[in-house]
Amino acid sequence: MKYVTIMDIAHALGVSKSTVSRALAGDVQNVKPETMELICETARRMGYRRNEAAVNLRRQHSKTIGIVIPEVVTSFFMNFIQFAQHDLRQKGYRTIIAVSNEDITQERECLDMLVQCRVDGILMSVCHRAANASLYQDLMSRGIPMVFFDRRVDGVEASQVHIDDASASVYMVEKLIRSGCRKIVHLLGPEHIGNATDRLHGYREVLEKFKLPYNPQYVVSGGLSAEEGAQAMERFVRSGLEFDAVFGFTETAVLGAKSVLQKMHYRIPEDVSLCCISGTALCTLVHPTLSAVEQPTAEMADTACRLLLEQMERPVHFKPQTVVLSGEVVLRESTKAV
Amino acid sequence: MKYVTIMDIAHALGVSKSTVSRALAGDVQNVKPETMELICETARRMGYRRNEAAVNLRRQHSKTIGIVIPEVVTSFFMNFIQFAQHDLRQKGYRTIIAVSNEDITQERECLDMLVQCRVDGILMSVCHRAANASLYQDLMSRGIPMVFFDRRVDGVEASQVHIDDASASVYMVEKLIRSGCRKIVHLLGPEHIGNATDRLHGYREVLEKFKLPYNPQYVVSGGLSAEEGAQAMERFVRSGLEFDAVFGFTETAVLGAKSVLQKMHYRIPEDVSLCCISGTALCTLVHPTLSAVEQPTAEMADTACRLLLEQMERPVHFKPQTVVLSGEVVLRESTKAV
DNA sequence: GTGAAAGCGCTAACAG
DNA sequence: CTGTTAGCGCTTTCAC
Repeated sequence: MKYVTIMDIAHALGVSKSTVSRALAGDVQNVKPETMELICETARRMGYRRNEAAVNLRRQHSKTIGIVIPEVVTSFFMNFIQFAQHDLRQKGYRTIIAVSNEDITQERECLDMLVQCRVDGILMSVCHRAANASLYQDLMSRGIPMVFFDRRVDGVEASQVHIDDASASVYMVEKLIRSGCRKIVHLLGPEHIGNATDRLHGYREVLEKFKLPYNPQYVVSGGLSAEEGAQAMERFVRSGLEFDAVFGFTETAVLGAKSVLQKMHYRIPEDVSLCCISGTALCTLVHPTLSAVEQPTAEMADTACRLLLEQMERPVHFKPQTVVLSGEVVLRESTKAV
Repeated sequence: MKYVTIMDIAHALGVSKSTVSRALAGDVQNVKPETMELICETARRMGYRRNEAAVNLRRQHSKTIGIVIPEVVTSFFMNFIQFAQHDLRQKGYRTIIAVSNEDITQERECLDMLVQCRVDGILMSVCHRAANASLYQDLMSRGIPMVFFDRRVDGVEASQVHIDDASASVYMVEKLIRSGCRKIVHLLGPEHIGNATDRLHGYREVLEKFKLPYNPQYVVSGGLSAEEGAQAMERFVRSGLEFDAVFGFTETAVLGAKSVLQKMHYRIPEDVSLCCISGTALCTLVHPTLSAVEQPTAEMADTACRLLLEQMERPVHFKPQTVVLSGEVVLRESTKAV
C-alpha cells in the first residue's frame, strides 16, 4: 500500500486506532509502556508517516507560516528566509514560501494560496506600498496575523519591521563624498516602493549637509532589474553630464549600470564609484574587490517572527508595532559571484 | 469567522453543501446557471477559499510534487526549480521545495516531510551517490514516483537525467589547453558525488588526447564550498608546483580558489586561467569579464518533469529510463554578482 | 489504560 | 438539477 495509516497499524496489532494515535503522540499518561513500545516499533517498521492534511483538518490549524517575498534575485530575501525558517522551526512551525515577482496580481495569488493552505500567520514583503492594502486589511480582520518586513506598507494597521533607509543612504552617500566624489548619480527606485523615496531623502540630506548643489538631472529612474539599471545608466551617460559616482536603489540595477559603464570603458572606481543598498544589505561595489556591508537580516527575521508569534498568541488586544532597525555597519569581503 | 467553508455558504443560501461544492467546481452539467452564479458570487463576497487539506484528504492525492535539492548557493538549482515549477504548474501541480544542505541526514528528513505532505511524486538531486539508496527504493516500491536529476545515484531502479559530465569536462579542459595552458590543476569534487568522478575522467581523457603527462599531484580535493576550494588552492600553491590553470568541480570552490590566488597577487588569466562546470552550468571564470556557458537547465527540468509525470500516469509497467543531456555550449556574459 | 464515536471540510456515489 | 450520505486520516471527548 502507498501510505500506511494509523488504522493499518491498529489492525496489524489488534488495538483501536485511538490507542495508536495516543501512542504515536507520546501520550505516556494514557498508554501502557509496553503497548507504546510495540506500536512505535510497528509504525517504524511499516514506514508510517502521519498524514499532515488529516491533522490540519482535525486540529484547525496548520502549524505553518507563509512568507511572501517580491523576488529571489537578491540574496537578501533568500537570507531572510533562511533565518526566519530557522526561528520558526524552533517554535514548531513549518514555513511555505511564495514569490510575487514584484507584481501585484501575482501577490494576490500568493496570498490566496496561503489562505488555501490555511497558514496560521503571514510574513510579508510587499511589491507595492499601497495596491493590495485592502486585501491585507481583509485577511487581518478575518484573524490571520500578518507582519510586514523590509518593504513599507501604507495605511495598514499592522506590525512592520524595516531598516532606516534614509540613514542608510546618508551613510553610503557620505562615504562617497568623503572619498572625493562630488557629482553623484542616484539610480532612484520605483515610486511605489516606499523605501526608494526614503533613500532619495537620505541622498538629498547629505548633499545639503555638505553644501553640494542638488541637481534633479542626477536623479534618474533606475527601476529594479539589471536591465532597467543599465538603460537608466545609458540614458544618463548620453545626456553628457559629468559624474564621478553612482548611488543606486537596487543591487541588481547598480550591477546593470556597472556593466554599461564597463562596456564604455570607464574604469571603476578610478573614474567612478558605485554603491547601493540592497534590501537591508548595504553594499558598496568597488573594483576589483567586491565588498558588502553586513546586513541586519538576522535581526529583521528575528523581530518579524517574534512580532508574528506574539500576535498569534493573543489575537485580542493586539497593538500594531513598527520596529525600525539601524543595522551595524561591518565591512566584509564578498566571495559569491557568478 | 476566520475561514469560510462551503457549509457557511450553503447555510447563507439555503442550499445543500453538495450544490455549493459542485457550483464551485464549475460543474455546469449538474447545476442550474442561476444557482451557479449565485453561489459563486456569494463565495467571492464572503471571501471563500477552498481548504486544500480537506480536498487532499478526500481525493487521496495532493496534486503537489516535492523537489529535493542539495543546496541553494549555486544558481543552477534555483533555476531548475523555476523551470520545473513552471512546467508542473501548467500540468496542474503545485511544488514544494526541500533542501538537504549536502547532508544525508537532512536529506532523509526532507523525504520524510514530503511523505507527510503526501506528495504525488518527487524530483530529486541527491547529496550522496549511494547513502540513502535504500530509502529511495523503499519509497518507490511504495508507489511514490521519483526522478533523479543532475546528481547521479547508484544502484537504484529509477529514471535519471543528467548531463554528460565527462564530455563537458573535455570541452572545458580542451579549451584551456588550446589557449596555451599546460599545467592544469584539477579541483576534484567529493568522491560521494558521482559527477565529480566523471569530470576527473574527462580531465584525464583530454590530457591523454594531447599527449600531456598526467600528474596525480595536480588533482586535489577541492570540496564543494568556497572555503574548501580556497584551502585546497592554498595547499597546492604551498606545494610549490608550477601551474597555469585551474579546473574545478564546483563554481563556489573555484571562486574560493580565485580569492586565494588574488590575495597572492596572481593575475587572472594572465598568470592562471580558471574554469569550472557548475551543476549543469559550464562556466569559465576569466578576468575581468565573467562569462558562463548556457546551461541545459530548462531541458533538464523539462525532461525530469516529463519522466515523472509519465511514471505517475502509468505506475504499472513503467521502465526506468536514463537521459543524458549534452547541452549546447553558448557563451554569455554574466551580470549577476554580489 | 483502552475503545467507541464524533467531526474537521470536502467530494462523489447514489437517490430522488 | 439538487439533497443525502459516507468517508478520506486523524484527534479528542466520553465511557468503560
